[in-house]
Amino acid sequence: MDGSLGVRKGAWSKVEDELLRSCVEQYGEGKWHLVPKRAGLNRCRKSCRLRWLNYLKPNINRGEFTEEEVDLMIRLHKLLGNRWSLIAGRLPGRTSNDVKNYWNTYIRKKLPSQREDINERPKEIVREPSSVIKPQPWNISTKMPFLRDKEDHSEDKECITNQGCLATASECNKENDTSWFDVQDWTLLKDFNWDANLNSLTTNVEQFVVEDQSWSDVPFNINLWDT
DNA sequence: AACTCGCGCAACCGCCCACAT
DNA sequence: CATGTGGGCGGTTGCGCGAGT
Repeated sequence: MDGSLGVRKGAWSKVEDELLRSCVEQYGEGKWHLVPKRAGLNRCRKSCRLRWLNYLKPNINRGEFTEEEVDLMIRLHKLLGNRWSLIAGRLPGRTSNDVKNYWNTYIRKKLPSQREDINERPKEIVREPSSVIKPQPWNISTKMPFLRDKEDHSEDKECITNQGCLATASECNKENDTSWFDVQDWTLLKDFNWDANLNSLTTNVEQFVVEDQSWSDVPFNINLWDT
């Protein structure tokens, strides 16, 4: 992969970190295939990207997870399943890798129902179609007709991972941008009239069908606060 | 002090998707 | 439409380290 013959693997040295950091600061994130050459690193693009996103990126919170974060993580996992990047997007400063590791290390052991599953049916824990919202619809949210009057956010595909904002991270303004819905306040999700908005769809309808489910089948009205 | 064991986390791997050509 | 490429993601691995014996 990546034509990575002879590419260095394993732990990153401080020198490599500095090279990568200065490269990203100079050229910005993205164009990861160019980063190894630009930075003078004998690493593959994916390794560079991962090191930056999970370790070197500013604002990463490497402290212990707070109770609030853990609580939110559990609720998000119930809603999204193993969509670690989406979950991490709701936890400021946390990376998908951190969330994934924390879940696998601590939470999975603590949840009694899942502990039973681990012994008997480990693969089924997060794959229950009736309780997990698949991610696909979220990714095309910016194409929804009721968002058409918004600016073109097409360059910010992962915007949904940024605090639930459907606008570009740099452009969004929570107070003014109606494309916001605060996932942290689940009542908004619950009360959002999905059917009404979906009825207005005229394009890309097929993209809303996920594993024989339509948007109306997606259980946004589930009571996330039940345990 | 030496060894074993278990845990946590950083990093890799393989796959998928979007987009350009 | 088919193919190639880059970006991104989730699953998994394995190293390093601390605790226990």
